Amino acid sequence: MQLDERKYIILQAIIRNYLETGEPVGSRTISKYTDLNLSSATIRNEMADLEELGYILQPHTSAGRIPSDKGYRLYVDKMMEEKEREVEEMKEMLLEKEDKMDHLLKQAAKVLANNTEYAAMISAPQYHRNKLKFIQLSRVDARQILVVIVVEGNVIKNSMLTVSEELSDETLLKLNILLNTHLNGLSLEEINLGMIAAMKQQAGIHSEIVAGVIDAVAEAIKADEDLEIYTSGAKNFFKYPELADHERASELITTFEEKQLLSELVQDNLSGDNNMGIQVYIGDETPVAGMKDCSIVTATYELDAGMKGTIGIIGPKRMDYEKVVSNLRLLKHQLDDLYKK
Amino acid sequence: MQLDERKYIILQAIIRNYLETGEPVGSRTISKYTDLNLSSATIRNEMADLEELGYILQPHTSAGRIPSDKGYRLYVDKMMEEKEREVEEMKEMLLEKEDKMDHLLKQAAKVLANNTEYAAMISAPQYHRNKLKFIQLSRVDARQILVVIVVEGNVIKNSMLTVSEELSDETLLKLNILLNTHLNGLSLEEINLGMIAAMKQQAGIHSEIVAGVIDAVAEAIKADEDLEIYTSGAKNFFKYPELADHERASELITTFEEKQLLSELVQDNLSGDNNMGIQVYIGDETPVAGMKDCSIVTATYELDAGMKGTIGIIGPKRMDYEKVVSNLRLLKHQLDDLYKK
DNA sequence: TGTTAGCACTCTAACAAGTCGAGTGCTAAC
DNA sequence: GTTAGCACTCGACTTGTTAGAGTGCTAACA
Repeated sequence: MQLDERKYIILQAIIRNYLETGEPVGSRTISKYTDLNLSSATIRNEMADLEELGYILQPHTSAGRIPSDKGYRLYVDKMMEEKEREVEEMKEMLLEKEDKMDHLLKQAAKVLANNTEYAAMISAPQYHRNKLKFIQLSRVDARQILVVIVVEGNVIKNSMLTVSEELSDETLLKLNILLNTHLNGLSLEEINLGMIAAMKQQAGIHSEIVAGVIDAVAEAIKADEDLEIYTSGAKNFFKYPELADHERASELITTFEEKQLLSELVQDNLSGDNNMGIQVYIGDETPVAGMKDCSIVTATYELDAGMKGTIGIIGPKRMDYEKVVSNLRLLKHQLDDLYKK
Repeated sequence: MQLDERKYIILQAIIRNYLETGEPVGSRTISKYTDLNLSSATIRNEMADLEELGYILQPHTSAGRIPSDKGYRLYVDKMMEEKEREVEEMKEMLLEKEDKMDHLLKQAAKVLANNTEYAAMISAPQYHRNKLKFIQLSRVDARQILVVIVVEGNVIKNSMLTVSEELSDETLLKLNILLNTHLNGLSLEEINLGMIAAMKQQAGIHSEIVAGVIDAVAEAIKADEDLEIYTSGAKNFFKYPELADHERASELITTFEEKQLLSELVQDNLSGDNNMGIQVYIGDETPVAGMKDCSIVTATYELDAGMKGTIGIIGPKRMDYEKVVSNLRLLKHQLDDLYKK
């Protein structure tokens, strides 16, 4: 059996209707809803076929049909038309450029959640070609050295080092020069054992400090471990009965709270190449365990060269994909543009 | 009517029983539960009195009694005996000293939530007599100056300053000395306009930079605005039917997610003097709107001199106060001790 | 006067039975 | 290939019934 033109139209009508109402769709509804001028009986026959083909299913006999995951997939891939509405509101809200990154991202998540009425997440941008730009040692106390590390993109990391011997200003200056000459402009991969050995040798009796600094640098550059994820709109799960029973809600809320569990989304998104950076996961497709009953839509944004992050919307499978995609796309562009200026 | 000895014992038995079972307590249960050797009929008379006095109430006629807020309050103030159990588990979990503060706190919240089966929050410590310890300007790019500020307690803040003129090493050194001589050891209140003017004058044509640094310092010292709060165990709300209906759960989850809404707790706790730093809010007493159906127990911890934070547990009014208090007290002491070593 | 047994009463939770309506699948006619 | 018609199914809702827990009140008792 084939998915001919008419079946396609009927399927589309079923999905559209279900997305709007959230109720199983009956044959009579479709008979009126479409321009096909077919009786409900004919529609019923077609629906039986569509069910056999796996695009729709019946929650129980004598109920209407709802889309299956396969049906949603077809809808998202082929049937969806993007909407250009609901755009103004967001523009205003985000245009004020927050000076603190975390505030900006929290704000973005909130706006997205409020706008779409689904749950939203956003990951802080991660660097992917982290290079050292600048290292500085300063004495704070007699035995405490402050290590300041600046990496590409002007991200600053600090670390406090306690040393066993008191260091003179002169020694400190020498160490500063030593470290900067050897390490500036290098990425983590490029710093090898030979180089470290050479530096330790040149540092002589202060090799202990060099080792400490190297540790701090390693810590600072590898950002992956400390992936920051901001979320908003957890309460929206309650708006959709199919997600709101205790068990499911509890699982969703937990996953959403333990933000680390969402990192799969970020990994997945940053690596894959896809349609303009928008990725749709339906039901079982999602990489996040505990969200099998949801759909997730993600987008990748890029604040500055190489600084990529992920935005995501999590909602029921019957989410308004068109609205979600256009919202995500808009936010993505706003973020992309924000720091280009 | 007075709350005599017998009424007191009966009330205590009612509350104890209700905390254990979560079910309204009937007269027959109490008749067997206590050593008073009274018939259920007598208990019924006493219960009617206790109801009149406002300590207990009936969900509906022909149901048993449950404690009122006033009843809980009496219980917490007078009847409760602290338990010393459930202590070992936690000791192990926290003893490994995390080097990163935020990890430590997240971990603490998680342990607390798991241990108690209620929702937990913890606020990052706030400084209350923030003094400058060290300032350093470094040139990163031709026109970019990195400002590193170390305040008491070795908290480090950074700020990037873009300048309109290129600065020589010598100028930078001079500015460093100027800033440190004037500002070290001072708190925000002690830095006044006169001092700033004097510094600007000494800086001559570089007064613009001094102004920028002062801004950065002000930003770094006032920590209040950016109160960090970590939460865990939101799913535990679902374990208690009286909190788990859609409306209430949705409200609780929202409040818990918008951590700013919990800051009332922190304010309240840090200012008040109270029983060993443990504070119990029952029902309507809570300062957090949207948690009127809960009880909240908080404690204040002090990491280092002046670095105070708040730990809190949020659960149903029929929470196991004894367990919660001993858990909080334990964690408080662990945190208090942690950085003393 | 305080305590208790007894009893009628109330209210909820749980179950069973019945009804309604939406929607289906199938068949026969067009 | 399409449609009208019809018997059937199933969930949602309503109603009635019952069982059980618990109460308040009264009258008797120590």
